[in-house]
Amino acid sequence: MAPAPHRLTVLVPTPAHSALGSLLHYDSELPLTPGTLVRVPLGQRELLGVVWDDANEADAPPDGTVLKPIVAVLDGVPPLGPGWRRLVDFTARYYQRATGEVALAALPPALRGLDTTQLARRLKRRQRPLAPPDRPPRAEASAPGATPAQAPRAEQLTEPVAAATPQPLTPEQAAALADFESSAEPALLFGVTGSGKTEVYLQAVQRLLAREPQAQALVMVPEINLTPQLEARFRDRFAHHGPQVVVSMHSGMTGPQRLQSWLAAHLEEARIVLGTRMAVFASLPALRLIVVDEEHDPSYKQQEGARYSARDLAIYRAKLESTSETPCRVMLGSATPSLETWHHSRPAVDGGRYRRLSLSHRIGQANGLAGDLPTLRLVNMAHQPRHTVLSGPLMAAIAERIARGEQAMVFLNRRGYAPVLHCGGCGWKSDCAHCSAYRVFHKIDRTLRCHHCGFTERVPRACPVCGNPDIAPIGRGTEQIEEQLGALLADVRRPDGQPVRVARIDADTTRHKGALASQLADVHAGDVDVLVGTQMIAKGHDFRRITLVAAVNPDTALFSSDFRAPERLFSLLLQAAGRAGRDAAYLAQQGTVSEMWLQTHHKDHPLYAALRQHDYPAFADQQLTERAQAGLPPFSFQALVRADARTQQAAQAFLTAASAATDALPGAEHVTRYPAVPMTLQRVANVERAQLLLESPSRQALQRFLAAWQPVLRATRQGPEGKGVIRWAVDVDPLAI
DNA sequence: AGCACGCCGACT
DNA sequence: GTCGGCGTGCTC
Repeated sequence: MAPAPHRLTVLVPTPAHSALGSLLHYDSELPLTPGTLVRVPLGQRELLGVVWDDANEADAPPDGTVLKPIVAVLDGVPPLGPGWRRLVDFTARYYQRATGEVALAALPPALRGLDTTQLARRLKRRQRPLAPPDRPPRAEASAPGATPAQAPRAEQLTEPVAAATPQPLTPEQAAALADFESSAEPALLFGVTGSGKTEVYLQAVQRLLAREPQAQALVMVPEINLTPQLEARFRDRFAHHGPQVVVSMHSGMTGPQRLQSWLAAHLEEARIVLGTRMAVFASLPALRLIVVDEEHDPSYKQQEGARYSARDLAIYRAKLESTSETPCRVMLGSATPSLETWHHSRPAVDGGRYRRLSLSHRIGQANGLAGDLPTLRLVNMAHQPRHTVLSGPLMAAIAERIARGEQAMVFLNRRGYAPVLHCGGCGWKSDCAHCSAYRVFHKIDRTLRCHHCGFTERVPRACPVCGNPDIAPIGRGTEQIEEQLGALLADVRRPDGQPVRVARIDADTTRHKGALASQLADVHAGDVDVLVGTQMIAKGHDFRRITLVAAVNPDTALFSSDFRAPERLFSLLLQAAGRAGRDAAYLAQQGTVSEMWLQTHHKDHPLYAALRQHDYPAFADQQLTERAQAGLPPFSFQALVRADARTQQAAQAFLTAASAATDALPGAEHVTRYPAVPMTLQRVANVERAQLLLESPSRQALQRFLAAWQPVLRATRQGPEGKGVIRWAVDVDPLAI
């Protein structure tokens, strides 16, 4: 047989740290353009691969390698475009992972298993829904304002559905949008909760599609929970573009659903992709606009595999996809931007790379005075009896609200009944046998549960060490708050004379699919007077009748060793405050104002002072001053190397050995290497964890250093110092240290 | 990471 | 005698 005439460079999903690179070479009868999906043999396996741009000499196969022919070409799918390929290249390089791993993780998993004939069948089948011969048109498309079946719609209670007719923008919104479109720079839409950021996103997309009907937009949200609401709103607005205009991408979807959405975007049938962080890798050949809602949210950082920041990649991707004639714009939205983003949007500072657009007025308010936002009430817990969980003043305020038919929301970021059980006799605590953490007491099913490894046992009747029957919970969780609220409000009556109803929403009550939606519906329906929950209820959901929000124990985050803790606390509390009094008409009708209550031992803390004024800029500027003085991000760049091993000693020995051999590496003179230390949570599921921090004033120097260090780390892992190491990974721009 | 090959212990 | 444990090594 004649030798195959074409040698292809193909990207395959080789493991992250194997000696084998991910650019391999294969023979092909036909020349294939980069981006083409192929199936190739690797050892005894057959894998999905992507034809890649020609590699440089360094990536050539070793002499004497006999190239195997590719098995098949998935020619039903058009090749992935250069924008997508460059995004994958960049992600792999920046986050120190194999390119093949990044590329294949960015494709829908269902694509991996399909051969050519299966794929052809799938592609043929999906033609049908576009021209249904026997199916009536979609109900929600024909009846404006009809509610899609899946989820109760939060915003329906606060505003009529606008269908295809947008509501007029306020002057502020209109100015922000005009400013956004006047420039190609990334923009930060800094808008207080309730100021109508979503409407700005909607109209930015709308105006894009009016100018360029074939353009595509990517809209990202931090959590799956927030997609149904936003999806409904986008579908209503864009229903006239056809059934496939809006598609979703998030990990809650089944394999076939994800493939369907991916193909709709890749084949340019979908105009809008709405999704969580993974959506940043969607193939969007005509991408012209990226929106990152709640850009400060830590969920945008992937925490395993390639630890990318979808927000940062969105900025990079927009730049990649831009040409001088057709810019791809990017808008980051938040009421409490990340300090990185805030810094970049400071006009006076050298940063100044983002345009800052401000929305300072809540929609529906006569003016933008801070009085329209919830009033902050601080309860000084030093003046309360010891061990008070819910203070008298707070309970009185809640009771008063309920008596008027209003609702209250109580936050505590800790589920279960109590974080630890303790024996007063011998000092035993409910440690987890497998983790360096306590097991949490769940009273509801009488269990002790480790929230890290899942290890669960029934609560012992007596201390397992000394037999003392007097074992007591320490601290509090949402279950306990729920119980106490029930007891303290037992004598309070609603206006209809009924007793008070308390409900709890946290990861334990929403384990089943649809549970969150149905519980939220109960709150909307007024079946609940007091809602208790973790931060799950702080985000996104708008409740018309909630006029009081309380944080039971926010102080713990004030003195955390994590330098980002204040930023997160401020954001969470302001977001929580935003749940109260979203409906100005309701407040006026009730003749009341909304309130945010905090129970604290530090009522004069500057963070609470800034919160009282709803003054994020003051808080951010103060934090940035501290960060600049301490040389912390965004004034420096960080990376972590993490190691998991059987023993703490082995984990640290590996990091220390790898760190010792770095002085001569490029960039080393600009990179500070700290000693290896145990992680805060040192042991999880019997695995010991250690980490080593790198810091540099120069992103480039850190990047160069990390790239050069990679082979050293791999060699160390193979050598005697790597004994006992289970895995290691680099985390660039880590969120927690 | 898979998946081979390979060399030792207890089963129908 | 074989089935199967997981230790080492290779994959264009």
